[in-house]
Amino acid sequence: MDVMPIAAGADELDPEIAARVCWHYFKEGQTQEEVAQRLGFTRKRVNRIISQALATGFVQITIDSRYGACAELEAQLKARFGLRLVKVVPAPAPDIDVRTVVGAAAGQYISEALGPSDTIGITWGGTIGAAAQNLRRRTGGNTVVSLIGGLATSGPINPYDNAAAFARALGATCRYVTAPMFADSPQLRDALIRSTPVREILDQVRFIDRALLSAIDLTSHSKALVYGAISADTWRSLRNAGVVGDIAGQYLDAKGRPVSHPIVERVIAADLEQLRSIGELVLAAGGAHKAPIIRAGILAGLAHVLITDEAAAQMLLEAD
Amino acid sequence: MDVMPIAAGADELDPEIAARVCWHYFKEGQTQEEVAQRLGFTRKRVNRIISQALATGFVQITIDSRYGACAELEAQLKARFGLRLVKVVPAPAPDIDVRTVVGAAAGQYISEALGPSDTIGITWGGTIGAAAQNLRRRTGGNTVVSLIGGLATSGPINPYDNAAAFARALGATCRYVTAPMFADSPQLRDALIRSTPVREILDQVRFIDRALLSAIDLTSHSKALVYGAISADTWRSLRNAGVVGDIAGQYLDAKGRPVSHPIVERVIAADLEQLRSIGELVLAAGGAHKAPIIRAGILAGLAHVLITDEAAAQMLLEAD
DNA sequence: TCATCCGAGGAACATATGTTCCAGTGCATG
DNA sequence: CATGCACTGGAACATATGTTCCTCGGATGA
Repeated sequence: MDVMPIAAGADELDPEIAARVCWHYFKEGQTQEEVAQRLGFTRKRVNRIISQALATGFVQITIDSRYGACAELEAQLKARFGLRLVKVVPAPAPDIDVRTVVGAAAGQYISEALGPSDTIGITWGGTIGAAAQNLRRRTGGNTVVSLIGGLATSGPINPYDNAAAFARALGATCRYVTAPMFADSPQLRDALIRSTPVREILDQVRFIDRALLSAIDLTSHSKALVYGAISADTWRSLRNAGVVGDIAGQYLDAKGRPVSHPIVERVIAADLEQLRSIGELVLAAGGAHKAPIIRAGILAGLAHVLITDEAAAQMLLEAD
Repeated sequence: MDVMPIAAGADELDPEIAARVCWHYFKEGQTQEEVAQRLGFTRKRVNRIISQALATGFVQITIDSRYGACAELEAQLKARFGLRLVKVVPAPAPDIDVRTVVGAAAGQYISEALGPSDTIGITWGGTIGAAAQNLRRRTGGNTVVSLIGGLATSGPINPYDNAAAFARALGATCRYVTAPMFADSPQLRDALIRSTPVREILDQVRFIDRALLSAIDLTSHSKALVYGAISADTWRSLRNAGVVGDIAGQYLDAKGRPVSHPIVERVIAADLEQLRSIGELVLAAGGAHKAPIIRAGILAGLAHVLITDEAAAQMLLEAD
């Protein structure tokens, strides 16, 4: 199993063939060799189809969600921060991206919690992309709303890509904020927010049943920096202003208070009040470096449900 | 993967340990050896836990249900018999029990279709047991109702065991028909059906949202015979009366008409009218030998949704 | 206390799996 | 028509997995 490509490319496999191969392999328990002979393929081809099916989420592996590997931490966090539900997954091995595993847990949770005709809001980042891959495939009924403006370059963390992946997995219709994540100026931002297409989407936020939020940290590990979502200058400036990260475009300090900063004036996203009016806010983020922004998000009232990993969970409980 | 034990024994594994092992193995993609080292277990132990987790349904593998390996057959059956939905799975290799694979498909379908507080009625047989193992685990909310009286000896096809397995997987409350499948006499049957506990259950049938029915055939392959659910004499006598099998205690001829026969007077189960009043009847049965009773069930109005395998599907389409 | 039984660990092995390297083939492009 | 390019098949190999057989230690019961 590969780890790097959080959102696999558009490597399409013929669903009917893939379904048959996977059925024989996973459900009947035949070997790849047997499957190959039965269908007249080479073993290599069967092997490739199976790998791809796993990588793209065509085939999913689900662990009984009623039992957690870290039940103790979950209970402590729930009590400590007054959360409705907490899922803590084991900290991954060093060479594995924590976003993949936390995203997997988030995808599974959303699959279980999302009603057949619910509307879900999502943000951006690798965790959200990984969640999309772990959504149980379904047909029709749902609506996906992207809560924040897009980035210009496509990629595994872009809001547009994430929203599209979500919608595709759910067979949902999708609404995008047709504006950049950061406008060039506060004036342009205001103009865009008032413009018809953006206003219409943001007005939809109050109809959202549930939102899956991720946390963007501003530590030196920040993937936003790596992927160029924000510039190094902006990063420094935000840190100097006491910002520990952002959640759905809300830039927060360590106590969870919104910080006043030029960039905040340029963000195109749902505002704090709109977010807080959503019935269930699910915050999914893991890794020790995310602990400060997770804490800030909880304090800001942006998390009813927390999905994280052991490392972040321990930091959250310790650093008091 | 083993095939014989349709309903695995009560081999309990510590859910917390199992969750952790399976998480590392399936979600992080580490090898069993690595997992063992990380947790201080032997590789053998990790291997055992993983095998058990798969066998008991603690870990489940799901194939995107929007695509079927046998889409063509599904479309034909749907049109030919006017069904709402048809799922056809590939015919299993000769050494694999068809009930396991059809049951797997049935479990997946039910998991997807069952609302969070729905009541589901079920019957008995290996297919139902296999379905129970493939239900997505959830908590609370549902109610399972057994639609037919029980067998005295516990086992993978017994209505009680099946209902209990279903309820356990769903975290559901369960209602049993506290009476045998066959009363000793028509008089005793009538008395039992009028008795409080049985009457109360059967009255519940009209509150059932959905029922998962299996088909019991009377061919020489009949598992009912193998497991001793019916005697060889009864089997012969039913066949001579033109019975091709039964669905939820309804003994039908090849045209789907209820057959008059002494045993029918002794069956303790929901009656035909009650069954037909259920909003969605899902009939799950596979194997060429089941084709006659499946057809009879459809003709009798006992299937809105059909889940079967290629072999039965082809028989159903051919034999006209 | 001792014999016995059961379950877990260890070693070893036969398979199954995933990957790499290379060659051929068909398709698109210049 | 020639040239690559991308993909598939084949062979070979290094790992990973599942299983068997044996041993050990601890619990059970006479």
